[in-house]
Amino acid sequence: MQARVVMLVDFDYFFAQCEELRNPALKGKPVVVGVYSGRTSESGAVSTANYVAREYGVKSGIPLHLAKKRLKGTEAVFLPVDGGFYEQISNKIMHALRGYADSFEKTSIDEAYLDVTRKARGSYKVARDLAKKMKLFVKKEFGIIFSVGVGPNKLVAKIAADSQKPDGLTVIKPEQVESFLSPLPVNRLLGVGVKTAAKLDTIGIKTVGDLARYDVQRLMSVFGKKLGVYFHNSARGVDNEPVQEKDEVESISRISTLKENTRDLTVMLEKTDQLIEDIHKDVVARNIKFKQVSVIAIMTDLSVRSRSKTLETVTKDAEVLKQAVRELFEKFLGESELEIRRVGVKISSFAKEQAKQKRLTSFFQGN
DNA sequence: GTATGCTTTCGGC
DNA sequence: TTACGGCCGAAAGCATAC
Repeated sequence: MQARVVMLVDFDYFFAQCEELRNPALKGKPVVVGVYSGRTSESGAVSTANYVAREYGVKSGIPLHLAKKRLKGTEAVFLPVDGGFYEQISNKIMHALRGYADSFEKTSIDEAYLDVTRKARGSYKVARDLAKKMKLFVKKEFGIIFSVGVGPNKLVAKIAADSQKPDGLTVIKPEQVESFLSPLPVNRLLGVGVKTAAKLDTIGIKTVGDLARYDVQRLMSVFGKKLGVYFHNSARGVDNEPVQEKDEVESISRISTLKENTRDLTVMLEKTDQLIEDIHKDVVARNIKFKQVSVIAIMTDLSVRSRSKTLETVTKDAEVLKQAVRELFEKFLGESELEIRRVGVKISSFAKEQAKQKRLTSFFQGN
């Protein structure tokens, strides 16, 4: 099989970079883009911060209050997330990037894989030049910088991109894969979380190199055949996952912070009705049906709980969704004592709406 | 014994 | 002194099927 050349493009500190683009006077100052929950004027969390802000220990996920404290005395600028604006910019850049690839796979608003095997004629030198060209073009045309990882597959490209940013370009040729991956901790591999890393640790495996050298039969006896083989391959930088457009998202969710903590079902359902309306718009726009419904509750102590149910049949009906959400929260309230701070609704297990029998029946069905 | 599917939790950004 | 979003896919844990 022909060796592939795969790139991972990752837009640097994307939301904050978009804000710098809109207002260049922000450059050089700490920029913090946050989600304001509306509870108090400053209640919320950091979504993204630029690298100036990161110098002060301000990063994704920390409370806005804490960010403000860490940036006291600086010219820091705090801005609310403007998702629509970032999406417009992302869409334009993604469209441009597609042109550089044989096949393209957008994985999020700020990340995409490009298979450039043919465009680079299988050469890593050509691929590097292509990446440089891409970076220059996007910077000139859209004013946005990003980091690129190049490797023989998605796994290596992703880890390469992470290893140098912002504005990085890291190329790992096939013959460099082993020495590149070998010293990294095992949790850098996709599929290795905290639990798996701990389990690997008990058999003396800490680095990707340790894992690569471990006997595959033993690995299979510990993790089962499928996972064992998967880990064995990953550690050796072997990954045959194709770069291909994903047709649809796997889940759609909305979550929101309540004005006050509560255990009052009516209050919670009032909020989830708004979320459901929003989700339903998305369902109609995407022309999909869903089979799985989940509710999410974030408790006073910020712990996260969820409950879900699988419907008898797929549906696109908002009323069915409302009823399922009511049932799930009723059940949940019976199982826990803490007050609830935030509530969320999620749908998943999608099926495409059949294009067939499109005419009279669906037209007159009313939904 | 392993695969598969469902449910809940975790973690990155 | 504390402070705390929204969204997604991955990971983990378990039950059941094969």
